[in-house]
Amino acid sequence: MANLSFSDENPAVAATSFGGGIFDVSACEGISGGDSKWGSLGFMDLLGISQDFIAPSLFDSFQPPPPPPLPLSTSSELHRQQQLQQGHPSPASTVPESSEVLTNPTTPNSSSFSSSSNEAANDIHEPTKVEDNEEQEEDQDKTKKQLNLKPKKKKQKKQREPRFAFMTKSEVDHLDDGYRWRKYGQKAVKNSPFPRSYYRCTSAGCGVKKRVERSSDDATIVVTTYEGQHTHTYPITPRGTMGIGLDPSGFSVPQPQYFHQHQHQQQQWQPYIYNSSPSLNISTTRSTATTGLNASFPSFLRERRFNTPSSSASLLTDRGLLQDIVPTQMRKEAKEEQ
DNA sequence: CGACTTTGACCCGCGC
DNA sequence: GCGCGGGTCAAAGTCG
Repeated sequence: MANLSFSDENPAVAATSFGGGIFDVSACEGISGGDSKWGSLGFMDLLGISQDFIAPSLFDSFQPPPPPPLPLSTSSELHRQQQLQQGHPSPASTVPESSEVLTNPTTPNSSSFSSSSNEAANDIHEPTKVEDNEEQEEDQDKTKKQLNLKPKKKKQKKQREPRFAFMTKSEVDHLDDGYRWRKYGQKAVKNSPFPRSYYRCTSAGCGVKKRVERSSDDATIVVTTYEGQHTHTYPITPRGTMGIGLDPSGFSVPQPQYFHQHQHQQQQWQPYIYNSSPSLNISTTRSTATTGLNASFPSFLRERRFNTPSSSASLLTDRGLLQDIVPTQMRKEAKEEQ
């Protein structure tokens, strides 16, 4: 069960500013009896929330991991944080901003890779609108939709929330990331035997969504996409005994006991995250995407360093969630190349 | 009984 | 304009 084969197969990818890979949560076997509930042990528990719980920026979270990736807290990591706190951002902080970050190891140097959020950012029709109000407006639109009272005003392109996709090697589809989710839909995925599930954060006023689908290429890999940002602290009502404190910013703060308690479990994990191309046009000036990600993306992803196996490298390049992440044109180009 | 899941229907955007 | 596929709704069912 303990699979610690941290791969150096693809150092080139791992060396990018976005280290990437797959979270191997097969360790949950024997822990979880249910399909989506892991008893008192949540995903965060299993991953062992990292000590460096405050990720100064999104990009910082995706620096290439210093080998070996575990233990989580390394001297280099601490040094880097100190640098950041002192106003000396690491080189990775120049990593382009993306509200929807997904590894695409097959095209690590693709300059055409862009996030839908960037597209969305270009589609803002009401620049004066505060982002916090966007969700409300969207809700209103939905209500109008339900009442067949479509607004007569100029058709607005639906603006998507910042999104972040990652792959997890797991036996269970819905990983417990500490937040409470309500499933509101399930759809069959084209060219995939596995359905895609849609979840919404159950907290009132929190419009964060996540989609979960299993890779058709590798049934053991779960692709999860987070969308939006939580408007509340984490976690709302933990399903399990998370033992996690909260700081005012909403970042999770693992308790020391918690950490020591689960140190052994961390070593049973193979945490990877695939990230998008380093060429993503992310800028630190667009705080919403950064904070949005930080607020919505599970801290185990925000805070960890990840390695990048070459296996499964193309899992997201063909279909499914990737369709939302890779621009249509790019997909076309990829098609033509085949 | 409340919270959550399931599932068919519906809406919308996009490509042809 | 049409069809397809993704995303969402909401009623019914399930579970603790």
